[in-house]
Amino acid sequence: MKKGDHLFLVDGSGYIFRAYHALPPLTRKSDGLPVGAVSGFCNMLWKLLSDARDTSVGVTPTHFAVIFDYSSKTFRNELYPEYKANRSAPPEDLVPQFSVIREATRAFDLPCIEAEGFEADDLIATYARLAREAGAEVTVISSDKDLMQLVGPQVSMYDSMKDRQIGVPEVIEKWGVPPEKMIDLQALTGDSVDNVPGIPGIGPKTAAQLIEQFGDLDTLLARAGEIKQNKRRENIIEFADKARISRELVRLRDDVEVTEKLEDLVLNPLDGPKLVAFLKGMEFTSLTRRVAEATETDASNIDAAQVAVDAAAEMRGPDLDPGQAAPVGEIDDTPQGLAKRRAEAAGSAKIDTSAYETLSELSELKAWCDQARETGLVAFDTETTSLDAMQAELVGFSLAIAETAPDTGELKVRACYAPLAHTNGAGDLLGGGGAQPGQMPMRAALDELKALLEDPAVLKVGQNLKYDMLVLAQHGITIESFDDTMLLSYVLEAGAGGHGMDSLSERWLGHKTISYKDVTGSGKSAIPFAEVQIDRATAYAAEDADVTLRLWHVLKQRLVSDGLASVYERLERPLAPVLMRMEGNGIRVDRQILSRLSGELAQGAAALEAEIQDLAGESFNVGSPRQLGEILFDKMGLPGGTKTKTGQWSTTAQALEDLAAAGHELPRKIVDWRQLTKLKSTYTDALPGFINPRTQRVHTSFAMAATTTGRLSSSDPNIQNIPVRTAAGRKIRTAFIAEPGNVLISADYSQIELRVLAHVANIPQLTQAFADGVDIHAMTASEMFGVPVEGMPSEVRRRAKAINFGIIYGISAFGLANQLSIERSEAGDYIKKYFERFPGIKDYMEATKVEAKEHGYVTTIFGRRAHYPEIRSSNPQVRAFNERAAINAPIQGSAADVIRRAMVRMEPALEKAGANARMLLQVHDELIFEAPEAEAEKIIPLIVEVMENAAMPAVDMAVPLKVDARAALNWDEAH
DNA sequence: CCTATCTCTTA
DNA sequence: GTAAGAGATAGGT
Repeated sequence: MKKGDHLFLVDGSGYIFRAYHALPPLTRKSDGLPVGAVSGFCNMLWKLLSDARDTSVGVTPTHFAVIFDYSSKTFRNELYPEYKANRSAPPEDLVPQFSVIREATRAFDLPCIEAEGFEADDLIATYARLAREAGAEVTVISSDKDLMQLVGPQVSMYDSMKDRQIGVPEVIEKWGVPPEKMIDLQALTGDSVDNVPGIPGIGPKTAAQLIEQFGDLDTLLARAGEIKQNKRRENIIEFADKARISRELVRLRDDVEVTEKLEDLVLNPLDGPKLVAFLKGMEFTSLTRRVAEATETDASNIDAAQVAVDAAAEMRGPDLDPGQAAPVGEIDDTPQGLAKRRAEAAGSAKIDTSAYETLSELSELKAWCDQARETGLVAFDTETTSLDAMQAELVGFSLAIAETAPDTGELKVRACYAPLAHTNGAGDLLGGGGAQPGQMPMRAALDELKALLEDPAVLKVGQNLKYDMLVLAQHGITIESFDDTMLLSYVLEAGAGGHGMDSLSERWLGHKTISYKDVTGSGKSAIPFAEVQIDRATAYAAEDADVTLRLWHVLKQRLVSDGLASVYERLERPLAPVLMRMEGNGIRVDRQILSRLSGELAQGAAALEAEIQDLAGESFNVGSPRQLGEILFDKMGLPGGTKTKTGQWSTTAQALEDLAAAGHELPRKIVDWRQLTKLKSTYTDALPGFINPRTQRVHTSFAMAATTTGRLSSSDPNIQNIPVRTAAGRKIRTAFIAEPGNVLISADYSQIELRVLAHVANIPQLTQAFADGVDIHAMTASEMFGVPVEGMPSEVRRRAKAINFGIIYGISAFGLANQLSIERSEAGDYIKKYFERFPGIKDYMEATKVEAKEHGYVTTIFGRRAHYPEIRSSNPQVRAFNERAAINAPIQGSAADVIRRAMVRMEPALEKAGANARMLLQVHDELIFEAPEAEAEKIIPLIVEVMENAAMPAVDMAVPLKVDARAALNWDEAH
């Protein structure tokens, strides 16, 4: 090697983990071998090599090597046994891919280097030194901060995912210190991932500032006494040795004895046939094609290489049907093959946020809309002033169109942003608030947009379109024909990760989107989106439409290949406009009632607080569990205290009730005080703030993709946890009222989850009991304890009820014992007895666990999936928790599906009956309506009928569904 | 100002 | 024992 040469060193182990996490899990080839990470690795390597060989880019490697970790045991473990001790084992489906990835590297004809006792980073450091000494340039392909210490005049890094060069200035910009100080910086901060201790309380910012101040770690440790901040000084003195050990852990060894010489790393021309054979063997159809083209190899004449057949057999999933896969080497046109190619193509696409168009003339917008009509598919996103759709003002909108949508290969996406109401910041002395130039008139633009959005022949794609629909509804625009990428992702992978656009983009496209905070700032210095400069807004907004369109291509195909289209089309997509209207309707809340209640609660709490301080003998913050625990258990010495996992005294309501039962006065008063202050702060004080000034009503927001089971959630405000159990709490419900001349109707399913359980587990006694309409808990008690239902003591029924709920929750002796305040052994006996009386339940639970472990998900009676990626965890606690959740999900989720079906059918049913009733709220098993008083009697039976028949015809349940409904002037009396 | 912890409300 | 959202405190940034 000589001056002018250029060595590329790829951090292979880093590549593997990036590839694994960037790509959808459970990608397997037809024989069952998981290959997600291999595929990602090959794509990344191929892209790197093609870019690097492209002489126009400027950097051309003459030498090249891929470096891997040898094993987890290295010399660092002798320095510090805890090093990387917190690392969990790599995911099961990744393990068999390690050896395949080394095969892949060899197939690319690249040196594949590792050394016992050393990490890849040490080898990289060693080769970098050798090359440097020979006068050559070095590029390290990695973004790992541990390697940044190597950066210097001849050595730089390259982050291939972000297409970013990392040199000395970039290191300083990111970490605040030059590369040669990175070791000292890391010694101070430590690294929780690798279990490098560092000094507690010192993060990157503080560390950089200290190094700036003292020059280096040794000087800092020697002069630590000069540091002003007490805690910081003490920590640095106390943990100085830890910092010194940390420095040795992060310092890379550049003197490893290497077997391959620099000369062995010369980059040879690619061996096309060899690589194509390997890729064919892996069934990477689209990469095979690209490589074959680039190397002018005739792929059809090359046999697929046999790779790692043993590992494949070992990891073969029982749920896979190899018969469905296409023969190796042919284009796989099954939905599965298509979905996979779409995902691969999307994952390697490059997104250029500087290529977007800003629309300032109406004619430009018209041209885009015409183009969209021609393609029949357009991604759409609005930009507004608020997250609250009911108060949001439209600021602009973005569109994205795919020029061509080929089944394979790259997607050519064009995207644009139409600013409508961008203003200059109000901080301007000369008035401010004026419109930014280059925007078309709002009215005319919206007319054009309306024509497009309401055209049923054009499919609109959005992310969380319920929000956009509600904003646009204020402008008289209704979206016809749409798909929602958030809902697609939710149907495909509920429980397997987030469904926000940022995480979807990273997961499926390997692309990190511009964050909203980057554009508007955050916290106090945040500016409204309307004040963002238009060019900056274009990059952000158009990217959202671009990404949404790419996601749609991947996810929609997966939906079909996974057989989930009907869940999406029946339970998910049609519910979005229904919820949009419910949110828009809102509910009337009586300010006076809440204000009066607040006053009463304040008085009650103040009186109790005085008594509490008196009994405690000192004044303290009653709302602080920590201070309270110290008073009760340290100062007063009350017995029976338990600690929370962080070592604090536990002061839960249950613990305080126990103390009260033992005759102590103070704990009782604390419980009462907590109830009053909770009601006041969370409900009576907070709810008036949610009354919309325009509508004078409260508009909650329903999240469609928030839970693993398929339930909705509600926020801002949450109307699904309004108190009902206590008399004091129920007063809050009296503030939820109907408009004059109207009534509220509450309709709720009776025991829906137990009915679902009876159906899915097929329990004869339960189905019979529900058919007969008997008291289900009393029946259970009678079966279990042999007590006749007539004259049954309430305590016996209470226990049976707790057990029934426990079953739904995936029962454990520990939990049941807690619930009933009995010994764990006694709870265990109850469970045993229950399973003896209802053996079908036990069978159901076991079968559900097996199903969850096999597939990684469980299914509701309507086909919705709930994923539990941690169900195979080696940690028994984590595993048990996931098992209980998996047992609960089909029950809770099927019930959630039932009410979703009812909600989708409710509006047409009401309309057909000529009713003016409006659906306002959903509380898991309850629907709240508002209707003219005169109409109530007529529509209650209709509502009940729609709800009771909601499972039909998809599922004919073995148990009837029962709904109770009632009308009143407020929610408390209607319920 | 942001985040983690604890507690409490619902189905 | 399941599923959520939210408020107050405490501790560090």
